[in-house]
Amino acid sequence: MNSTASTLNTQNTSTSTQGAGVANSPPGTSPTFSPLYQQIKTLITQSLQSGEWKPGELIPSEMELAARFKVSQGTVRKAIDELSSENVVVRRQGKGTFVATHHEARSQFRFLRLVPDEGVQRYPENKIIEVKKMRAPAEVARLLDIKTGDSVVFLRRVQSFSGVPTILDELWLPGAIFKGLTAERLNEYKGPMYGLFESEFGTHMIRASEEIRAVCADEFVAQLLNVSVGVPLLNVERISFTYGDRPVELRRGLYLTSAHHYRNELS
Amino acid sequence: MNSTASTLNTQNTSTSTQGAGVANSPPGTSPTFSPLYQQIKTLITQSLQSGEWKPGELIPSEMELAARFKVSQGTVRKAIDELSSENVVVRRQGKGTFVATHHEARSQFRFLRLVPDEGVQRYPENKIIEVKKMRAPAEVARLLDIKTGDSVVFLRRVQSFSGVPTILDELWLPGAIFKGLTAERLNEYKGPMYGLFESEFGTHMIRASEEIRAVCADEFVAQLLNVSVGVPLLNVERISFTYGDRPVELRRGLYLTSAHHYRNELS
DNA sequence: CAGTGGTCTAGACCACGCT
DNA sequence: GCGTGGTCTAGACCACTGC
Repeated sequence: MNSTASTLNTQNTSTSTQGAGVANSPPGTSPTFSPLYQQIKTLITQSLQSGEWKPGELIPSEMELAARFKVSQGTVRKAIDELSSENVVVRRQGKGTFVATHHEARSQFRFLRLVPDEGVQRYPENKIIEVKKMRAPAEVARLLDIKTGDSVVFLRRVQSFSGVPTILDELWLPGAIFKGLTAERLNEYKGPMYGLFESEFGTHMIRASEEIRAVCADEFVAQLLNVSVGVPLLNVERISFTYGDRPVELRRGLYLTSAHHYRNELS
Repeated sequence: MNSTASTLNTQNTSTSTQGAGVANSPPGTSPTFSPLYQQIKTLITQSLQSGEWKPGELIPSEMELAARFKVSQGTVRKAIDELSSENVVVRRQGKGTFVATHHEARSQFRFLRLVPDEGVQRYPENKIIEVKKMRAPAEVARLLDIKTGDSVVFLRRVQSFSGVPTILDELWLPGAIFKGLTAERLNEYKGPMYGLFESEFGTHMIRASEEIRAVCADEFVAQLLNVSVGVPLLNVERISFTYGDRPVELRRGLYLTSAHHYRNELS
């Protein structure tokens, strides 16, 4: 709509017909410049963050964006290419470019790397054990980039594959975003919680970071997962991020790996 | 050198001046076509596989390749872009494009995801426990895509961080490629084994696939890692692939995660 | 058929590394 | 100063989708 283009670093001062000319710093002026397509990428990300285009929706065509930002289609293309490779956006030939959403078969298992040793991957059943509001302990606050004592929602659940309890999850969510999250709403929701987070709380996760360790089941855990005390489990600590790399979920999962394994591709 | 271009699918028959025209299948002829840049990518990969350019070496410039393949620089660029994002090749502005190698700081930890809970990551010390030739068991043969009973090299080692045994590795390597691998050569080699594999056996790994489980240390393992029986460990089973997605290494690692964790980025 | 993303080309200029 | 990869443009044609 408005001239978003005015924010660009396009220092196309003197030289020649058309062409790049982005990164030439005028003597003695502002410090850093970045390629045009990076700036476009940032602008698009900001529009996503501000909710101008919501998950699942169609964003303007490359030509439209090129016009809006006053750059060539190729430059917009390169920006979108990167967003696409980061799974922020999905391109569909002949249709357009869509904001990535967790409400899709493609995304069902994006963050769930536990796959069965045999048979096909299917989504587990959910059982909510506990939901409560609490004040963030120092460690949780640090990881979520909020203040100690700030309100957080704590959540515990067990996930089962074909009736076999396999995952015990504990989550901490910033109260500022997730207030109003109840066991009821969680129980009536099917599929990945990230779908609910997106629809009900307007928070879409774009990436996550995990730390994995091996631990043994204590009494409490053993009971919930219906295994013996001492059984080895995968301890997966995850921090999930939304647009702008803001952490918005802390999750600790305990995975039973007697019939499943954590799959990872190194490249 | 020779007209490698003759192998291209360029079906630039009739229409107009220049331009795409790759994926139009002439009525009733060969089945599948792929974009030009994909074909270029395949040709480059074949040259890598054949050893025309070795790890660490400079490959021809984009202009040269464009001339060789009779396509535009942009098309070569897109092919190289993908190879670069797959870590097959490394671009250096002002210098050229180089074949990726494990002999670099950048690549030291590419496949080793175990990082210390505190402090900086440093490369562990190696102790070779055992090296022997054997006949491939059915399971090993299947995973390495060779025949049961084929010769394989089996290798066991312990890796320590600051003197603390942390990783017990068992490896199976195809004898056809790795014959001549001895404990001696392994012991006198510093840094990741992949560096040695590359220099001494001409085999460069481009990607790997891992399956992770939690297990408990048995008596044998406990002794080697200097821990108690029953201590929980990460069991990491890895298959590594070289050019053309050929599996060339099977590795089972047991990771002690009391002072380290396995780090993974989900995106 | 029109509109979208996907491929390809040709040519310009830039930042970088070397000599 | 020259050669390299990196950015940007303009314009062509293609394949796919849906009206």
